[in-house]
Parts: sequence; C-alpha cells; structure tokens
Amino acid sequence: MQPDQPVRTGRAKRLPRAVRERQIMDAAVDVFSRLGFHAASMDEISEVAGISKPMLYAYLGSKEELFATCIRREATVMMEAIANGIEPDQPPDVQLWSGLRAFFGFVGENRASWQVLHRQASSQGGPFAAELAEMRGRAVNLVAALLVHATKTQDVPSASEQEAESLAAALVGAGESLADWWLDHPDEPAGVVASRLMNLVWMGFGDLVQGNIWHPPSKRP
Amino acid sequence: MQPDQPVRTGRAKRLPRAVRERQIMDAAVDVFSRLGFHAASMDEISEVAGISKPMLYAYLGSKEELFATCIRREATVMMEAIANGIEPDQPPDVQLWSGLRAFFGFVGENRASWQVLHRQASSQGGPFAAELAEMRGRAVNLVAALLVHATKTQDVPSASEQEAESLAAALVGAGESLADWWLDHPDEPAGVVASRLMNLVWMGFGDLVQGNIWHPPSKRP
DNA sequence: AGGTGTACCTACTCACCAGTAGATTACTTG
DNA sequence: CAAGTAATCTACTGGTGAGTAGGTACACCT
Repeated sequence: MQPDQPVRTGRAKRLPRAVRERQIMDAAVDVFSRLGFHAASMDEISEVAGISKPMLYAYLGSKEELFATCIRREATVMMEAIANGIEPDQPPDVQLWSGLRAFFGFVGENRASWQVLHRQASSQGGPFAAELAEMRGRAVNLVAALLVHATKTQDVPSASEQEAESLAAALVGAGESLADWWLDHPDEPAGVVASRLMNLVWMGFGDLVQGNIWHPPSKRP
Repeated sequence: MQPDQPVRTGRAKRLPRAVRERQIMDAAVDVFSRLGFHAASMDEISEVAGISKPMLYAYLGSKEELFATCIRREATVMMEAIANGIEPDQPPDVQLWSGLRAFFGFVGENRASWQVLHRQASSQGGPFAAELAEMRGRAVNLVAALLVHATKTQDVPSASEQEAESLAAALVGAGESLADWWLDHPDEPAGVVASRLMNLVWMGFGDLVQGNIWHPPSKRP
C-alpha cells in the first residue's frame, strides 16, 4: 500500500523515465485495487503517482494498456516468488507445503497486487481475463506435475493427465479463493492460512474429523 | 441466458407491474453478468428488457438499488436450492455430497446468476460485497455445523468452533472458485465437478494419490 | 552561454451515461 | 362510453472521465 503522496502543486521534480514508470505502475496498482478498473480514473492515478495526466499517456498508453501492463507485472512477480519458494528434491507433500507458504506469503505482503491480479482481472472480461488465465495455467501445470509425480511413487495406476489437471485446478482455485477470503479476514497470519489449506487438501475432512493432522517434516518423529 | 429481445420500436405492450419487474430483473442479471456493474448501462438494460429507461427507474430505482436487488434475489434463490438439496438425517459425508451436488447443479443451470452473484458482487466494494458476505456466512455456518457434528460422532476432541469455521470457509471458498473455474470450462458435467471437489475435500490428495476414492453410498458394498 | 531534447504542465474537447420532466397511450371500472 | 389511473414513451440535463493540443521549464553537452 503506497502512502498517499502529499497533494502536489506545481511542477514535479524531473526524474528519469524508468523511475517514473515504476512510480506510475505502483500508483495504478494501488488505485485499480481500491476502485476496480472502471471506477478508477486516470486522473486519480496520475494524482497518486504525483504527476499529470499527459505523462501517464506518454509513458504507458491508454487505460487498458496500463491495466494489462499492471496485471502482467504483478503476475510475473508473483510466479517468481512462488517458484523460488518451492524446494525441489523433496517429497510431494513438502513441495506442496512450501509452494503454499510462498503463495500466501506473497499475497500477505502484496495485498493490492493480489486484488488487482485476481479480483479485478477476473471480473473484467476480455483480454484481461486471458492474461490472468495464462498465469493460472502455469500454476495449474506446476501442481499437476507434482501430483502426477506423487502418484508415480505409489504402486497404484497413476492418475490420468485429465484427472490430475482438474484436481490441480481445484487446488489452485481453492488457493485463489482462500486468498480472497483472507483479504476480508486480515488478522490471521499467513502461516496459519497456508497450513489450513494444506491440511484440507492433503488430509481431507475425512481424516481431519478423525483427528489426523498433517505436520511439516520438522515435527515428525 | 435470455435470448436478446428483437430490436424494439415504438411502444411496448402493456403488462402488469409484477411481470415487468421480473423481466427487468432478468435483463439486469444478464447485462450485469456480461459487462460488470460499472460497464453496464441502464440504457442497455432497459433495451434488453424491452422497455424504456424511465420504466426502469419507476420500478426498480437507481442503478445501485437495482444491482443490490439482483444480488439479493439470486442469493435467495440459490440458498433455497441448496437447502432443498441437502438430505438431513444422513451421515456427514452424504450430506456434504448432496449439498455440493445441489450447488453445482444450480450454478450449471444459472451461470449468469452465479456470475453476477459472485464475480461481480465481490469485485464491487461496499454494500454489494456486504450483501454477498451475508449469504456466504449462511453457507459457512451450514458447513461448519456439519463438520462439528461429524467430529462429535468420533471419539476425538471435537474441533474448536474457530477451527471448524475456518475450514468451512475454506471449503465454501473452494466451491466458489471451482464454480468460477467451471464457468471457463463449461464442457464438464455438473456431477463430475461436484465429485472432484467432494473427493478433494473429503479424502485429500494424500489419500487420492494412494488410490483411495470416496464413493456415494449406493456404490458401497 | 546557448542549443537540444526530454520531462512536464494547463486547459481544453468530446462522448457517454445516470437520472428526470412532461406528454401520451391503453386497460378497467362504473 | 367516459373518467381515472397505470404503463409507457421521447427528449432532454448535468456531470464525469478518457484522451489531446500546444506550450513551458529543466538538465546536460559543448
């Protein structure tokens, strides 16, 4: 959350283009996340960014281009955060756990990013949703691969690609919407939310109601 | 999905108020679901409804009132569908199963309703999200009660209210977002989607990768 | 210092849309 | 069949916001 720039009067200090572009993007993510695409005005974005509207257009083009650019940037940053968080060469449950922790960690520290990325992008139709769908696709592939790998280490008929992918989609969806839910209940720490989802999707209610809990490896005997 | 009314010219046929109101609401749900709250215009809604704008205002008030009314109507209809679908006096897993089937059944046959209800309402802030949150609260309570009941029949320390409620929230969230995902993959039948979520949340990946599947009672030995 | 290009601004235009005023038509009931 | 009233229309206003035209100041190089 960017602190509101003090009300600017007169000319802004000269800055190199790259720096201004970053400032503008930050402001745009902030405003889009608070107001949504349509209700956000280019006037407000330029004001928050501390510059005038023509700068906005000169640097980042139309409102739609700006929004798409925001989505791409935030999506890339997030996917990198998750990819860096996963520990390969670990058993599937641990990989899933580290991925979930990285995901909720990112969302917790970049609420505006998540808001613009998920809620806004998916509720505007068209090219924006497509942008988002592509990123979700990458996430689903990640999880699906993990699942297939998990079944391969067992001596059961490995799940079909189709089956794995749809389960992965369900899990990714659960993560997305739990993150949305979390936005409205911000008091819980990230680790707790991540651990709840981990237990839900790895153990299932069937186990949980019998008191069987999943623990991270450090707590295993 | 309402078929577009043919382009209307001249006066619409006189109809009693109640009927017109229904037509208008149907049109509003259609347009809101396609375009979102802000991008939807009262002109377009009135056109799809086959009447002129002043009628809209005379019957349903302002744009915001209209939208809120849509949300309330659709939410009520959906909750009733689910409540009617659940079979009480059955074991917890069967109750959950029937609830999921009812939910996905409703979404499948009322895609526009779901879109306006979930995607649109949650991405507009303010009173709309509150309206939605209240309905989600009812759903969460339903599931949480079911969970608490399930643990009570076991001889384990029953989960805390807090724990049960957040797990319920996760499940409801998973359902919401799986429904969203389903909007973009409409080829799957409702039963299949419902069954996937059932397996995921009841059995968990941990069981699924070992080939343990949940079956509805009719297939049990 | 003077020139050159880039960062930056004020002040508009134009389109679109929520909401309304005031007139008009068609059922319905005595 | 004439009121009376409910349903409906056409045609406007006012405000807001995307996008732009045309100009000003600052920094750096020579």
